[in-house]
Amino acid sequence: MLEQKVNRNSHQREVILEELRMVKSHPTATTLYKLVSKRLPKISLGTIYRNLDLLSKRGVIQKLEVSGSVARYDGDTDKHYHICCTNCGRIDDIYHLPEELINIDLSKIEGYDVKGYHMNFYGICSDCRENQ
Amino acid sequence: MLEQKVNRNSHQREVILEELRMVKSHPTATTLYKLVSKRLPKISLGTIYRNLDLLSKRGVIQKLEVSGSVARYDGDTDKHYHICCTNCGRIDDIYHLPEELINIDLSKIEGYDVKGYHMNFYGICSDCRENQ
DNA sequence: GTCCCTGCAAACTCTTTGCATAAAA
DNA sequence: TTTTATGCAAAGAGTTTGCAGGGAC
Repeated sequence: MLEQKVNRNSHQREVILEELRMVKSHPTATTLYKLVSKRLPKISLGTIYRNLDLLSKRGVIQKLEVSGSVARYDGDTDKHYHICCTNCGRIDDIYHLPEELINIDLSKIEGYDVKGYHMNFYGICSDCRENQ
Repeated sequence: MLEQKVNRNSHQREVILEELRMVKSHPTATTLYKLVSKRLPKISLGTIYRNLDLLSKRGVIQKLEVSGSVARYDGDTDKHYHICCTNCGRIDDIYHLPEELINIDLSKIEGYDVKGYHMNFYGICSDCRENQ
């Protein structure tokens, strides 16, 4: 995972990146704002959004390509998939997937110059299965 | 494709459904609102949203599971995939996909009771390739 | 007549942006 | 000193909702 240099090394940006990398929960901007606020009580939501945008555009972090009204972010840029619990909304990582998925022949889709695909799984997480 | 009965047969709902089924463009609520307005000039956006929500909850139409800030709807509920042009934003249907994709072994994802997955392709459409 | 649905407008949520100030280099 | 980034607050976009009146059955 190569680290790209960002323009200026603001303290806020460092803390945002640290906190995002510290959690495995693919937080929303607001959730991350609450986490960061514990260390930087004066930070604003706007700064969170501006930095998440900047960092994801530079490939330092990842903005998840999932449907839904709220954007979610991931500090892990290694290739992996996500699975979302349709009951509680939590999102977990999937690192290992059946091999055949990785080698899809994208040339067969007519008209388009296909660049790639986004794939997300959904189901019921173990916590939700137990609590009912 | 079984048609489910909806509560009351309002004229607005019928027209919304007709117009949605008439286009292949996976419109947003606002786009559909403009289409429907030609036939029902007094209809409101709220009615569009309420009916799209009702119809998709009943499986009569489909709310697309694509990332992005605007919801898109599809009058075709047959199993198919979508490909989105990253340049102009248009969304096209994909009906034929390599066979191996259809038979993914979902049991291998730990912890979850996996119900399914959403998959969306992206690339450059032929129109955009020509116009540059 | 009953109850669902509509049009309208206001409210809400998430995100972006303008501006004056503060911080990095 | 120069330029970028921040905090704040207001604005924007998309969507939802409360309410009174209208339409389906």
